[in-house]
Amino acid sequence: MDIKPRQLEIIEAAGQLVTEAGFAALTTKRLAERMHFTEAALYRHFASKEEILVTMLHHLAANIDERLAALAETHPDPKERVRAMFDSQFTYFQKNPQYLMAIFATGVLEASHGIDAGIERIMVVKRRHLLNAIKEGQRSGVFTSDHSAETLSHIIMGTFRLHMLQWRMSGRSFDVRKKGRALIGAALDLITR
Amino acid sequence: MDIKPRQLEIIEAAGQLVTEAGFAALTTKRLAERMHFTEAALYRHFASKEEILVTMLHHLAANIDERLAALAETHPDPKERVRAMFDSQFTYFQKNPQYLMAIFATGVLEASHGIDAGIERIMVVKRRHLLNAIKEGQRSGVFTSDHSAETLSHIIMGTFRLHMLQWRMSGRSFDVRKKGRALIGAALDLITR
DNA sequence: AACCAGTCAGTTAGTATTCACTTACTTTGT
DNA sequence: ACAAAGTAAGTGAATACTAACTGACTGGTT
Repeated sequence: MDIKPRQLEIIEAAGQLVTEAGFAALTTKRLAERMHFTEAALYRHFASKEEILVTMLHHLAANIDERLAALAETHPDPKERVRAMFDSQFTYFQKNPQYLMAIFATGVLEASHGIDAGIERIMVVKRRHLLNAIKEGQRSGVFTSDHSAETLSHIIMGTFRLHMLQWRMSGRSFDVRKKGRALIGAALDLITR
Repeated sequence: MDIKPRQLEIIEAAGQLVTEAGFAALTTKRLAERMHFTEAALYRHFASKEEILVTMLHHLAANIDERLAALAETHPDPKERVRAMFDSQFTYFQKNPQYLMAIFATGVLEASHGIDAGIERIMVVKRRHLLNAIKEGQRSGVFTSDHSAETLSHIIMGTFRLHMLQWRMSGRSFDVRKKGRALIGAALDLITR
């Protein structure tokens, strides 16, 4: 499933609309306006509005998977790898805030199964990489084994998600990387034995 | 701002619809159907659809504030109080899953300022009570002071929120109290010095 | 007891607007 | 010449909300 350049432009515009003004703001009319063409032109590139969102989520999941997999190779130390993983996320969303919606959309929307599945897949991808790092850290003794890797992952993942939510709710008015690094650092410190 | 019994019925039906099938499913038509009367009758009780949601959030915030304030008096020990606070939340949402939407709606909707403000207020209320308990625990030495109370609150709050999200995404298919107690217990364990 | 006035909570039958999407045609780049 | 990418002008369905009206009940006056 390759994405053509024009499709990517549309996807980015769609993400912008959602991030700027909420899901209800993503209409074919507004999306076409932002693309400086008519509604009908959208359907030259996508079969439906849903396909736009599903393709976006697919694209995101693949992207994230790739980035996190690369980090696993360049950062053998589990603790440093977790740090780098979230740093990578902060940098990515700072640069591409239009994709923030993919973090928060779940649980409220359920506009379609395809969208829900796409969002869940992103969560699963992240969770898998984080869980691997935590397990390695437990094996090498750097992280506590008083609690399961799943539990520790959950705590770190929850910390990350709430941070992103607060950043978004504040209108992205603070330095998400700086504060994020401090939070993830604190969480890592707590699970370090 | 007192809520009449009939208004409460409508609010609960609205929450049900959102929790069952997402925000898009909350239409005046469907809401009226669930209430077994016509759309027009809705407007005998609320001025607008937005007012229904805003009133719901107001009601919830007041309810939560009351419950958490009561717990502060019956549970002087900070650690036990935090446990009781979240236990109270789990029990409440297990009993009233129609209000789950109030936890997740933020960040995606922004259908109106009133709704966003209502959701934020609920977060602020919870945060205030949790922060108090954590600060007390730090003062009495039961919680670590290696990190700020704000940071520790954030980590616990994030753990809670992700747990609720997963419960919701799973179709509420597991025991949210049991698993929730374990997670909050683990988080409390990590911040206990 | 009987009437009157007002309110509460519902009804039927609409309104204008917006939605995602379609059809038939035209322009543009190679 | 041809395919890709655009346009104009619509479609039916759904949306939140309104207008006008109705029956049941309530409290006060005679």
